[in-house]
Amino acid sequence: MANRLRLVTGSVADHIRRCQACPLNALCLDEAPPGSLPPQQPCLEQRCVQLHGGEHLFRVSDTVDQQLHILRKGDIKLYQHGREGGQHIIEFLGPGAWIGLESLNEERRHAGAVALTDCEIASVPYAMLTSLLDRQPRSAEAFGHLLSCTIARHQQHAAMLRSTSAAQRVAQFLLQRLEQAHGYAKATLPMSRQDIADYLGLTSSTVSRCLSALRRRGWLSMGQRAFTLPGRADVERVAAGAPLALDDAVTS
Amino acid sequence: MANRLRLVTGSVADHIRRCQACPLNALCLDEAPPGSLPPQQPCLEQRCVQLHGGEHLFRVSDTVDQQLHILRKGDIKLYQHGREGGQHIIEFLGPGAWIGLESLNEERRHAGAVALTDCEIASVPYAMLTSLLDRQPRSAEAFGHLLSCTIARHQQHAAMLRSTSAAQRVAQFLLQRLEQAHGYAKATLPMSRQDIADYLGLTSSTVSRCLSALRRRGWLSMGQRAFTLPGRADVERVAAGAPLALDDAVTS
DNA sequence: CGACTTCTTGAGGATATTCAAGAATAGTGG
DNA sequence: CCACTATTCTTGAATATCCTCAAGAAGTCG
Repeated sequence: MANRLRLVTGSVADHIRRCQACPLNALCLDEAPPGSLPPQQPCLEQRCVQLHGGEHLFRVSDTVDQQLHILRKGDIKLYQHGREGGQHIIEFLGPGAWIGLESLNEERRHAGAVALTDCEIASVPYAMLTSLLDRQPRSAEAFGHLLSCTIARHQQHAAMLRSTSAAQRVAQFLLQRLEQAHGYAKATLPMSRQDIADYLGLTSSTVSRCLSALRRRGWLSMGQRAFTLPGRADVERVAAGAPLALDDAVTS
Repeated sequence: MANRLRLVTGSVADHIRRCQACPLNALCLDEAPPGSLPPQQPCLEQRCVQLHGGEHLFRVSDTVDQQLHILRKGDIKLYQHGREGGQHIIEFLGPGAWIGLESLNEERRHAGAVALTDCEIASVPYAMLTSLLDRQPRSAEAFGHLLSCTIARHQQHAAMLRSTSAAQRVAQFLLQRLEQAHGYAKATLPMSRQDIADYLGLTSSTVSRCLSALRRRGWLSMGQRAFTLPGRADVERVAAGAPLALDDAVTS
């Protein structure tokens, strides 16, 4: 088994054509001749799992099943058991995200993964991935980059948790959601308030209060699940530390 | 440049003899015949850096210098700039820790590294490491494990930041320090109270108060830099969420 | 030994939590 | 399609916790 990963020094070029249907399309970096169409047939067979909202992909202490997963549709939350029964949310994952990077060399999962909405998940056995990484050095670069980004995301999360103000954390969370739905002005909140609270180190009451305060000011507009930020500049000010009275009436 | 990393599925055996003087001794996993002495001469030339307390190994936005570092002696803190001038401590690193894993595929550092005490740091160029990883599949396994552990450590840190009570966080921090000085009942606090506070998302005043409260109860004994936990069981209870009055006199 | 920084501790005030009850939503079965 | 139940969400008031500001103590370094 020649499963190897390239240790990369530079950044990854992303001007390369990718096959659309491939679960590894973020990694499968065969250079196509300029002007040609991307290959239509996937270079790897695609094994998909369907998950309904509330179902587990895996649980804490499950044995790792020698596969990585890629979220094609839907939303997943990664969690750990906190003390006192509560659960700590590690991360919310959306379409395109990789699942299982944190358990690469572990025997058992130290996190659980639950579907928040109906999901479509592509599974890639380690063996398949590593053979790709062997064939294509650029893919290996991209994979290394993926691991680095995961660490960076955790550091960003930690920074959010240290923001003293609750309003600050909630504002940062909303902006993060928007950013992940890149380019769009609209993002979704498929998770419960309790989940958001566990993610931000707050209580669901406080999250609710902060959201209400932003709504009262007209800076946040929420539908059933989706939201937009009409006052994005203001929300960014709050995220940067501007004070936000929670139980106050609108003044300006 | 054939720099590759083995993607590993199992756990890493650690019954293997290692050469003592090698900066890569945690990775250099040549199997020695049972009963033979570990090789005395390092398999890689060793370039060491000496750092005095307060000196930087690298700063935020420095270009990554194509090297990894291994802390042989001393303590280092990894930090990022927070908003409003404060700095967020990412991690405290002690002897044996690897530095720079988070910047593997980055052009510029997104964290700074400062010596807390006088340090001795071994530097390993990527090229040297990767040639080792090519030669020894077991080393590549170990390296993959290292990356996985880094992610796990960040998740643990995030869990600590979500602990609601200040006393809880401080207690967890003390226990973590003890654990890292594995086996010993004594650990050190080479960092300032402000650093601890930035690491835990508190203020230095609160950290001080919590430490005083633990000392008053006789559960914590502090010298200049080192400390022990005579009431370790009690401290563990606090870390798990047991209440701890900060400004209270000792009752029991 | 003296100047500097860091640490400790106090009092007051701001902020998030707790507890609780009512409103909105989702899910179920008729 | 609608009613009914269960869950989640919002909001209020009171409390506890942590932060701010500040001054004195202890430690560090030349």
